[in-house]
Amino acid sequence: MKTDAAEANRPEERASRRHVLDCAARLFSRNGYAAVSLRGIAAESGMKAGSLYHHFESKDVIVTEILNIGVQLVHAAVEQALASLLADAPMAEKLRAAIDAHLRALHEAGDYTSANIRIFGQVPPAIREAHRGVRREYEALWTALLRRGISTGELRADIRVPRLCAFLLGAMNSSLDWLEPKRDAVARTAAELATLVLNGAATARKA
Amino acid sequence: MKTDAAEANRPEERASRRHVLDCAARLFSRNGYAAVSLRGIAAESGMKAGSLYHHFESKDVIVTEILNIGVQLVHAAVEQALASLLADAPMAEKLRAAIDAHLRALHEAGDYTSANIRIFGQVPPAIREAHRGVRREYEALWTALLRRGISTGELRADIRVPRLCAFLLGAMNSSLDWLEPKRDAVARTAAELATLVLNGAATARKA
DNA sequence: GTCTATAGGATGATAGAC
DNA sequence: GTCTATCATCCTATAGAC
Repeated sequence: MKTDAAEANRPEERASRRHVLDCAARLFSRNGYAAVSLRGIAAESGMKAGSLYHHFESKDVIVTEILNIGVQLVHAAVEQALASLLADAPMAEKLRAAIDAHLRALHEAGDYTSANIRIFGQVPPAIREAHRGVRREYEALWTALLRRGISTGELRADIRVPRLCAFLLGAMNSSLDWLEPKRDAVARTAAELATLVLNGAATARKA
Repeated sequence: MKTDAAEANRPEERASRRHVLDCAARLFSRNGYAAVSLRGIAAESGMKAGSLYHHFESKDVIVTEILNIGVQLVHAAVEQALASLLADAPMAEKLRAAIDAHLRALHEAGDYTSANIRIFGQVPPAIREAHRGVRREYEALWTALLRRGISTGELRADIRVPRLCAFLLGAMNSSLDWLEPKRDAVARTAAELATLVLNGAATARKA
């Protein structure tokens, strides 16, 4: 994103590069990391395997780029969803909006984000390590949201924010394995998860 | 499990088989599915690759067996944890015990269960499909527990049990990516998740 | 039951023609 | 910028000696 100006000088190479990434992201999100070969990516892009090396210097570069874009997309989506609310909107509303944006990015907004969740645990450790920074930035968005909830008194102060954040992201990301995104299933699931996280599933409050 | 009697006649072959599975499970849980080759499994087991085919007819058989054992172990652990409680114990106690048993199986009880969670999404679709039945049986344990909570009035009746089950398993299984199992971290995390699921994170109850 | 040797194929990457 | 051809390496699986 920060190198837009430099790369805009070569619009055709950018377009071609992006086309290959689009195809690769689609394959990765559907078949996982190991099942996608350079020959497969080339075929999906309408090229031969050797031609890919004019755009990317290795398979690792392709994978890393897809991982980064995937997180950046969901990051931007959640950020925008929160920005569209009033700053002092109730936590319940913010949480529902953020969860909704995350799930929507995962299930409806293209292949980069779903590819990221699917293959992150499958890529070689070196690639995973190089990508960790981008993930941490996204997690910081969530921890900031939750910490703000504590400071306004809407969330309990005894909650360990990183833990709650991990529970939330784990539950949301696992939805790739069980949620079929038809009709308003995503929105409904987001509402259910937000309610669960805020109010719990019990009928009566303990403390 | 149901073929114990038949296989007990050949204890040495069983032992050798199990030794290979132990080694393979360890490798799978640490490195993922694609990164583990038959040569690697053989080396870890103190053999050469060709020798494996005296014990297993293909790599798929090894993987399938490890997947099944992984779920059976956590299934048995959670079942036993619930059985050690009184039948009319409060839901909070049951849930905490079940979550604790699941997390403990994942982080402390060997490599089969963690291998299962790690590689399930990476194996070829045919293997995954063949393994689904075992997973469904385990999920049934959780849905039964939650449904009972609704019927006793401890859980809200408007909750969709399969969804709550998916959230829970998703959150727990994701802990492989972020929980370091030192000291009493697992027990503490189990307690936090149980509290969250029951009471939520909000300070005041909405409805 | 374990070994060596190898078949048969797929993979990531490179070289050079066009 | 794309192609063909190829290298070197890895893989699963098999065959047969010991």
